[in-house]
Amino acid sequence: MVTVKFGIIRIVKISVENLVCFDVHAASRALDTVYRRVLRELGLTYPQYLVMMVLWERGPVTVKELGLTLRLDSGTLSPLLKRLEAAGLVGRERDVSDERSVLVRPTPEGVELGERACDVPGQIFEAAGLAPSEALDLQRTLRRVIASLDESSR
Amino acid sequence: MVTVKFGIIRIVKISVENLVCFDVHAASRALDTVYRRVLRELGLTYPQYLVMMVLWERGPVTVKELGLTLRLDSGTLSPLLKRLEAAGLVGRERDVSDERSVLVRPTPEGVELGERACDVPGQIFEAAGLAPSEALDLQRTLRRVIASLDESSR
DNA sequence: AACAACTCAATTGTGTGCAATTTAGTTGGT
DNA sequence: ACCAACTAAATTGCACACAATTGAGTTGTT
Repeated sequence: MVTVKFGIIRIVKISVENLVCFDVHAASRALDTVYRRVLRELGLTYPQYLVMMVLWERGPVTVKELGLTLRLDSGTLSPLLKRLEAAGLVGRERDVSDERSVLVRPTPEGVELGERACDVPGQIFEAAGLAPSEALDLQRTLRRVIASLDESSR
Repeated sequence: MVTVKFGIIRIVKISVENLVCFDVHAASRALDTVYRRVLRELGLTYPQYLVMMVLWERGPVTVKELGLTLRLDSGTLSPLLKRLEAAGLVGRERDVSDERSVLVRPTPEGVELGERACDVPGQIFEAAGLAPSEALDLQRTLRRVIASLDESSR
């Protein structure tokens, strides 16, 4: 047990495993492992799958919009998109109306992959073993945490 | 919205932002950002902080034990420990009773750092903005999810 | 029209994270 | 005692993730 100060007053002892953040981190990695197995046959990583989901849903989007949606910056997205492009799943071209922006669009192969990927969310959901209402609760809580963390690092 | 199959029967439409796993992933990264700010003055990254917490709590441990506690493998821990060693915070030596194992122990500087780090969990907890009971609920849920995911990837 | 301030992507550098392999050391069965 | 099976760490290779910087393009103000 490690001695820890909470606020000004309370002194408690805590161990690594009791940090909520540790479980968030561990859950994220455990999800990643399951995704890796499920996405293996599609040839996608989890972040690549998230990008493709945005494209399947919205069609062509800018890198900027991808970043806002997925909370990722260009340092992550640029090389990731380069790999998706090399895999023949997306195309990239400068936006003619604003040459700073790059439009990312799914290729026909990319669209076709979306049809083969339609049972991925179900498989993950099943592996997570949560009832739908529990999943909703979890999601609500996490979103509040994210908003609060964002606020504190503004 | 992307069409998705859940189980055999139900067909629903879902968008990226509605995947619980997306929020888990996003929360993990948001936590990382706040940790980065808080740990900056201590010169630690979040995973390095987790390792140091185990050492502050238990004293010398093997790499194996670190890995089991933090759910990390040697591929992650070896270079991380090398950096902690280079920073003068830990020492590494072969276990004399089993030359395969490596014992990691905090140096005096490492121990001293632990005293300066005692308000980190409180700062993170506050930034997350959860009531203690909510944090406990979240933790319980996440642990069930982790166990279920582990089970499914066995 | 000029130019400073801003915006968007890409790049660079560092640090995880994990699969797969390698190397060194241990153990159990014969 | 031997050797196969096992175990622990380290290494290799790949893919995020983000801070900081760079370079190209746009906008607003004067």
